Amino acid sequence: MRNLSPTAKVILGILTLRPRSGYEIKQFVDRSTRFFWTASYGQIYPELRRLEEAGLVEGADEATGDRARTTYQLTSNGKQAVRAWLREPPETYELRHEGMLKVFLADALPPSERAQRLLDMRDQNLAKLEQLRAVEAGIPEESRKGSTYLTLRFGIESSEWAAAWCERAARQVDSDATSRKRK
Amino acid sequence: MRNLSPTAKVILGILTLRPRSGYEIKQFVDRSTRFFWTASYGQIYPELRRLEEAGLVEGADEATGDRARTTYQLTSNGKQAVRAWLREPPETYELRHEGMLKVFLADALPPSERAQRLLDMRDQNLAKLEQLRAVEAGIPEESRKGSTYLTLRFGIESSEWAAAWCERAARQVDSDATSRKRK
DNA sequence: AAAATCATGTAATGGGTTACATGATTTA
DNA sequence: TAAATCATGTAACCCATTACATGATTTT
Repeated sequence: MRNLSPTAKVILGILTLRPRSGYEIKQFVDRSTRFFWTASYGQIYPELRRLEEAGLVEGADEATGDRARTTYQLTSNGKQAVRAWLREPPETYELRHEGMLKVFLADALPPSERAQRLLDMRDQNLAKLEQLRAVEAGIPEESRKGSTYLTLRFGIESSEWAAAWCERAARQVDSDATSRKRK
Repeated sequence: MRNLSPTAKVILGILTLRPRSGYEIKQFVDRSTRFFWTASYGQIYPELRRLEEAGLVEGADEATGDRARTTYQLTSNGKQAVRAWLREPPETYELRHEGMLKVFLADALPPSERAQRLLDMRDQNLAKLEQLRAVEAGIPEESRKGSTYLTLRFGIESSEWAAAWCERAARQVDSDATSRKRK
């Protein structure tokens, strides 16, 4: 069995929770993993078919009248594949962070404008924080546990930390700029 | 002037520091921005030509004997384009984090194995931390300032924070697992 | 003399988003 | 009955990595 494609990883992973259709998988991704692992229809549907062909998932027809619907569940090979993958140490870590790049390059702007790059990055973090808090608000008290909730907490706490860091750094940069001016 | 491609952003940004050849740009990316913005030869060389065609950079022949070498510098249009871009609020923020996905899905494994996903993620952070510390070690005392150094500090401090968070969470998860067993 | 590094480039491939297309069912 | 949502899918792009190709110069 050859390597799982990135999209196969989320799909199989999500199907460990319960069987879902492609449409539902997409919805679930958008509500939960999207902050660290995205997937689009253009990837999900073709991948589901490949996975079925490979014998890792099995589709079941669940049409409602004339509206098509296929839910997929893991086969025993599929379950085994997910567990095997989960046990491997993680490899992929890709980040493309424009806010960070702008902070990195801020010296190309006049001193008075540099701190703003940090405040922009702070705001980016605060916006993310708001989204994550909204997600959390939709989770009933008794469900606030388990792995999925843990990652949400990581998202929230790391955003808070990052926003505070940016704020601090911005103040520093700003006071440097004004003190140098005063001289 | 149409939108800057992702690779154009790093290239133009790096050229604000000083003129460089494609080869040097790649080296610089690998030593500095790679943690939040990558670029490969397959993107850099074609993009440099597109940017020259668009009048944002200008190449100068600096061959050494028979060895070709073209260094590029920003044109005034180019400088203007970078500054304009830097002033826009950042948009791109893409993360693909396998460690996080595995933590998210850890409940698919038996309780005794769940904490390991968090320890793996901690180790990923510690590995990154080590790389960043090595980068820092190569920077002379008097150069430890400015925007570029600031982002390095962010990388270091956020990795430390994340590693500590994972460690804490792993202990929590582990004690949950063993206490539930004891019952 | 060999190995490392400098230097530039392209073709194959992979992975992904976006926009488009289509139509059913449910809700307001 | 109109709008929203459910549901599936594809084609056109875009972006990127990898491997390959080539050869000069510098260091060991």
